[in-house]
Formats: sequence, C-alpha cells, structure tokens
Amino acid sequence: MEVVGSVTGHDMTNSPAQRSKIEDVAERAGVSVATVSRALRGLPNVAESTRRHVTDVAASMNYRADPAAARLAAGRTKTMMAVVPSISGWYFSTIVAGAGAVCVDAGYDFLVVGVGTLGEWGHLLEPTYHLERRTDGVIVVDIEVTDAQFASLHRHQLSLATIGTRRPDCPSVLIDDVGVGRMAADHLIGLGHRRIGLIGGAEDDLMRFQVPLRRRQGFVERLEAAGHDFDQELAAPGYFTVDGGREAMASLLDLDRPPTACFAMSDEMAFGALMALRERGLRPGRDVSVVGVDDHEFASVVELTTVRQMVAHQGASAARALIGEMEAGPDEQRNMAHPVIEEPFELVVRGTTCPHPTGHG
Amino acid sequence: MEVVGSVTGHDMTNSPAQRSKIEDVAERAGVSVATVSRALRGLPNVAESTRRHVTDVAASMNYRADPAAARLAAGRTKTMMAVVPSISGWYFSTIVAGAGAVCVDAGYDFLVVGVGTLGEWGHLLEPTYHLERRTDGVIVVDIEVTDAQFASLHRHQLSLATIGTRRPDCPSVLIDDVGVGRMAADHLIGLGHRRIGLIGGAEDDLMRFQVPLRRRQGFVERLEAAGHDFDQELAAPGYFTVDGGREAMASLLDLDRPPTACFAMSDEMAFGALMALRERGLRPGRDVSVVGVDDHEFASVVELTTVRQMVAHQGASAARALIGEMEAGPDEQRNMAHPVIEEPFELVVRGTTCPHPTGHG
DNA sequence: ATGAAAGCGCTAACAT
DNA sequence: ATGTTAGCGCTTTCAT
Repeated sequence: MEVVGSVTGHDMTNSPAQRSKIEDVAERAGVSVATVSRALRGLPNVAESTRRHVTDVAASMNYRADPAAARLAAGRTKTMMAVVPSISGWYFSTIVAGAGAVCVDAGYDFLVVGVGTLGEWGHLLEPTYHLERRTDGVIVVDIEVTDAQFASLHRHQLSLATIGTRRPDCPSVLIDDVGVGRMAADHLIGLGHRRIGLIGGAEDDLMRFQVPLRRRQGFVERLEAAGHDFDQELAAPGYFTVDGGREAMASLLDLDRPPTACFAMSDEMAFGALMALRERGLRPGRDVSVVGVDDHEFASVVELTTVRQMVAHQGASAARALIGEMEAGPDEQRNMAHPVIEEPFELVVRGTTCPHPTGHG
Repeated sequence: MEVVGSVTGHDMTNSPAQRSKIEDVAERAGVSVATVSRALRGLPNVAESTRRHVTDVAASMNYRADPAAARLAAGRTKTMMAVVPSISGWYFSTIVAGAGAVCVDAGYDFLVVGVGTLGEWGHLLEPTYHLERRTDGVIVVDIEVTDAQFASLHRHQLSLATIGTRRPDCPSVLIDDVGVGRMAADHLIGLGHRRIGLIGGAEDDLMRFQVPLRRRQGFVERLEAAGHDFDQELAAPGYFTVDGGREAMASLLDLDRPPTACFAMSDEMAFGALMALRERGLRPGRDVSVVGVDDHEFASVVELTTVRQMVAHQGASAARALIGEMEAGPDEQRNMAHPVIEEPFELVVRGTTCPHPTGHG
C-alpha cells in the first residue's frame, strides 16, 4: 500500500472512522444497553448464553467502551499513576517499566509523573492540581508520604502504594535496606578493610528519602560491631548520580587518611567512584575496593561488586498491590490488610572488591 | 500531625472531599456555566473583567474541570502518548523524560506504552485496542509507521509525530544518522584504522528500524571513499544492548583478521564491546579503539569516545511539535507544513580511541 | 435475568 | 458578551 505523492493529505479513506456505541451493540445483539454493559464487564446477573452472544457481537463490531464516558458515569478512571523523583534515571525508569507492564495486562492506563522536588510533589497533591479526577491510585516511589498527605489522598478517594518507603495503611514494597547496608559492610569487613568510605544521598535530604538512612544504619552498625568505629568524615554525599559519586570519591581520597574501600549506595554512584579512582591512577579492586547497590545492567561491564535487587519486579509488585486496593470497595479497603512486600536482594561479587587493603593512604 | 494508631483507617477528616462543579462556580460568580467554561479556557468573547472575576472565583473554590467530563463533551482528551520499543532503556526513557516535561508544562496528560515487538505495535493501532479514545496524538519512537497505519491513525483523528524515523505527513525529529556513521568512520580512519568492525542492530530487523541502516550507510560510504572496502564479516549484530554488544565484539575478535577498531551504533553496545575487550586482556583505546553513539551518562565513566546527541531534547521537540499538530484544526492540519526537526550531534573524543592500530590480529 | 431511564460534569451550538 | 440547552456515551439504580 503506497501513497503516491499526497503530502497534501488527500487520502483514500478520508471518512472518519465510525465508532460504534454501546447502543449499536445493544441493537445488533437484540438486548438493552444495560445488558451489554453488564455482559462486557463481567458483572453478575447475566445469563451465560447472553454474555457470550453479546461478547461476540461486540467483538465483531470492534466495540470498546469510550473511556471518558465510562469514567464520567462510573466515577472511576481505570488509570494509575506513578510518581517518581525523576523519569530518566535507571532505577526509576526500571520501576516504571515493571509497573507499566502490569498495567497493560490489567487494562489500566498508566500515567507517569516526575517530580523533581518535594515542592512539586506537594503541588501534585493539591486539589487544584493533577491527581483529582485523573487517576484511581498512585504509586509513590522513594518519596515519603506524610500523614496529612495520606489523609488528603484518602479524602479524594485515591488509593496508594509505596515503594522504598513504608506506611501501615497502604501496600508497601521494600527491600530490607538496613540489611543491604549490613551486607555491604560485612563483605568489605570480611575482606579485611577497616577504613571504609560511604557514598550516600544528600546531607540535607530534600526529598526525605528513607532509603539512604536505612542503608547507612545497617552499614554503620556492622562496622561498629566489628570494632571499627565509623569516622564521620568517611561519609560523602553522592546524590545518587554518577557525577555525585565521582566527586564524593574524590573528596574521600583527599582525606588525610583515605579509605581503602567504599560502599556506594547505588551502582550509578559507584560508577562515578570508579571514575574518580581511575582519574588518580588507582585501580578499583586492587588499590581501593568499591561495592554498589542495584546490579545495574552496566555493573558487569565495569566488574562492579554490588548488592543486587530486582527493580522491575518491585515496580510490578507495587502495581499489582495497588490494583488490589483500587478494586476493593472503599469500605473494605480500610479494613483490609495492607501487604508489606519484602523483595529479595543478594551480594554479587565481581572485580571491584578484593581482600586486604594495600594501605595506600 | 500524627496518626496515633489508626491502622483500621479511622481518620479525622473522613468526609469525602467536596468537589465543586462548574455550576457551583457559575452560581458564585453570578454568570452562566458557558461563560465560566469560556473564561477558564481562555476562549474569545469574554470580557476581560468577567474573565478575571471568574478565574478568581474558580481559584478560590479550587475548581478544576473534571477531565472525563471535558473529554466526553469535547471529544478531545488533552492527552498524548509515547510509543517506545521499551520503557526502561536509557535512550527511550530519556526521550520519555524530555517529552513528559513538555506535557506537564502544557497541561497534557502523558501516557507511556512500551511495545516489545512490532506485533504489539500493530495491535495498538487496531481499533479494538488502546489508542482510540484515550489520546489525541502519539509520538512514535524509532518504529516505522507504515502508510496504512498512518491512514488508520488519521481516520481515528489521531495526530502523529515521529522520532528517529521520517514521514512527510507529520513532524519528524531526527538526527542525520548517515552523518553520524560518517563521523564515526572519519574519526577512526583519521586515526589510521583500516579494518573497522561495525556493531549494529539485528540482522533481520524485527522493528524495521531505519536508524541502524542509515548509520551503517554513512559508515560504509566513508570507508569505501577512503579506499578500504568494507568487509561484510566485520558487521556483527549487537541488538542495541550491552550484552549484544559484548557478544558482537567477541565474535569480531574471533575472526581470522580481527578489526583494530570498532564503531558501535550505541553507547550501550559500546560498553558491552569494552567488556569483551577486557575479557580477552585487550586494552580499549590501546589495542582496539571503540567509538559509540549517544554520550550516555556513563560514557565518561569508561572514557568512551562517542557521537553525542541530545536525547531529552529530542523528546521535548517531538512533544512540542505534536502539540502543535493537535491544537491545529483537522482541516488546517493537513495543509500545514510538517516540520522536519534536525537535531545536532557532535564527536566527543575520549580515551577509547587512539591512533595507529597495534595490529594484534 | 433483563430493561427503562436518570444522570455523570462538561462543551458547543444556538439564541439573545 | 453572555445565557440556554441539548447532547457526549456510558453506568447504575430501580422496575419488572
């Protein structure tokens, strides 16, 4: 099928597609619109034979309910929304991919919103803004939802699920971040390191992320349990970016007594740390050990030892849990047990960690 | 504000938020609903004083038009949709981030759909599926839109913009991919390489991507212009993934006469190529040169020489162009000039390319 | 199990 | 410049 030269837009099938409405289906099927509606949505009180017939007719007409009309009439949008600090980062886009896949399967529309700052997130919640009638629920990733905000969501009939943050009143998908910190520390300590740097988020945590705090907690706990007390100057902010990690590592190396190993709370920061090492002629895994978190696709490229987590799976879990909440009636919703879904993690040892510090500092 | 122990869900503000409707605003403002509608949407034929007054009243009531109702009545969704081969890859998620930001600013909702296969993309277009009344337009990234598909979109009143692919009848955002191929080839040839590998997409291109074909074209053209004819065995499929790049490079190194340099059509494949090199004890930029495309955030981490493009900006451009199409009436739309937006690219020389092959093979 | 009819909250003619 | 009103296409009581 080839359009010859019709840049002007003349096309053979200019007729705007005729959309069939529920009424047309009803007529063709010889039943009422109400029955069509019920049959197509799988509601009870429809004779099995009727349902099959209606389904067939609808299919033959390529009928689909107009989402806008359905939303208006039903008051539900069949849409969910993911709120992430940033759309393009690896972690968040992987979460989004996992959740999006579940939505497609479940027939939900999937809206994505990136909120660069805590302020924007606040705005999002204001009735004046976006949430109100656009979505039935939201997945909030790594951003703390205050009680006031939760109440506001509740008032607007919006369901909630969180990732990376925990509330008792909604499904939460988490990994044991304290355990992650412990695991990284244990690995490094076991290798003989005693002076270990820590590359985390920002000091003044704008987004109130809990994740870095918990990872730090587990990390420090094990260090102290091993009898090496944790020197505050060994903690540097990496802002969860490559560049941040690079600068953090650089500053750690500038210390009078630089660390012989380093725990970066994300692989992306770890990549930056590796850069900083190379810039100074230090060999990762020989002169300085580095362990990250995530098992980013590139971790194996640079032979990064890391604590692996299944990020896409977390997004999918959250989406499924949220759908559970949304499909529950508002009444049963508040009496239901909101699952706390603990996702697995594991240490993947590669080349950037090695035994015995060479003690270059 | 602290909830004490209310896991059961009793909250102080249990009253479902009262939503004000356009009628309420009209009453409070002492005008008709039509005037409110017009005033709030910036339509003509409203006295400036009236508009200000209505706007104030609406704001004071936190009024926002119900999107579903507006969509149903107006027949437009104020939503756009991005269709990408995969949501989580760096390139696509960066595109999506760029487009999403524009949507937020313009008051558009932003739907994201990942289509793993060409088949899924076909399904998406079927009237039975998702597009129909959900969106006013779609940005298709790197997937070829056939004439039949374009006609179908047109019939369903959907506007289109493309990225990475070109049609005369809709806005297209592109880089000169032939030029990209030339630039990479020129760089490597200038360095003295004559036997240069090429890591591209799949052989049997399932998604009908044009991009790899064009990059290859420019690459081969320059090679031949320089008198080194391009050996077919030097082309290996990398599938635009890290792993694919790794395997491709491995297979190139297995040749009787392996290349002394390699052009990977994306940084992600280039990263994989670097891995393969290291696995064999070869030093990137010393034993074998590698150049990628994108300037991925990690390119600098591994000192990758690459052809930089501004991916987020491309997403933003496409979104803006699409909004232009959607806001144009259907009539003016077919008479309008559909922009071809050529985005810039440039060579960024880092450490993975160097002069003179050492001729290890 | 099925049908009739009343909205859902807005926009867009059409009046004035 | 502003008001009146008829839908938009569905869901959902309420009858039957």
